Amino acid sequence: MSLDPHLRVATGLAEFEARCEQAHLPVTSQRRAVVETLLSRTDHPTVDDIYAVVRERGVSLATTYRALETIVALGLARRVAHTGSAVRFDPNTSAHHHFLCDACGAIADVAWKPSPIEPPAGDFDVHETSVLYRGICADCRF
Amino acid sequence: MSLDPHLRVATGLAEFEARCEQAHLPVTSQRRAVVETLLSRTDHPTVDDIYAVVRERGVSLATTYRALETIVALGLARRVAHTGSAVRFDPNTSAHHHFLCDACGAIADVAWKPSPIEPPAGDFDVHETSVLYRGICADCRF
DNA sequence: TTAGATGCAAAGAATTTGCTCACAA
DNA sequence: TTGTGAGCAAATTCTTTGCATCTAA
Repeated sequence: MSLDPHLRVATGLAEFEARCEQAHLPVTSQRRAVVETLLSRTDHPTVDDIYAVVRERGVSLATTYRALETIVALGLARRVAHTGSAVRFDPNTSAHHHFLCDACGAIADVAWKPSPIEPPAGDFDVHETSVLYRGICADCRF
Repeated sequence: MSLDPHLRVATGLAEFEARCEQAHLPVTSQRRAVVETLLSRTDHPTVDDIYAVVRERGVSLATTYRALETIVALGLARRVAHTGSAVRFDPNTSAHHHFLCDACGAIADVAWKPSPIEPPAGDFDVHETSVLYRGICADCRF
């Protein structure tokens, strides 16, 4: 999914507004600001990362939290919370995995491998399988 | 690794004391209490879970945090924080994956499959690969 | 003896919540 | 209008830290 960022944000925003209407949720300027900011990024921002941007549009921290929650509930983004640090949000909802750099904490998307992981042997219904790779990214390896 | 719990705790504790000696760290009664408690469990307890037990042996919360940190540093347990909520600790240091129940939050060990996961295509050094399965466990499915 | 651990309480960081006012539909 | 969202600040939850004291080696 290497779309032109402008287009990605525009289509994502339209999708968001459509889903809000479906769910009878008002489309507020604050929610629009949060959605646009999240969609414009591929670096899995934290709430504070998003807030640093949208506060300039007059959005409060609490509203940033609530808007992100709404966005996840509508299926336009996912939480990715790996190491007990702050929660991060990923607007890429297609199947993929993550690489976490142990040095700088950056999270990168990793292409999904269809040749997949066998479901576990235990007695449970698996809905989702995700793989986390940890190591050192190119920027931190010198 | 389906050892008799008694034996598992005993050998783990001996291992812990050996590593403390190597690292020139004193073996205190508090550390022993935390190690024994952690080793006795397979349910990936949180700090509070451990503290609820060791406080009766006079161990403070801060010390529980510090002891768990030490135990991880010595390689006798791992942090597993897939949930984004409280950190959990896993005394099983052999290669394995986890299943997370989305209903009750329980974490179960899943046997390691030697076959599957190809390293990602991107430009990074991968040190560790972990798979997280999410879904509903047997107890929550009725 | 002495480096390092412990307890306590205060400090921090991340996140949630109560309540009143404002606004999208 | 009217149900929901937004802002603000206080409250929670989880975790770390400073400091005086204690203890394993």
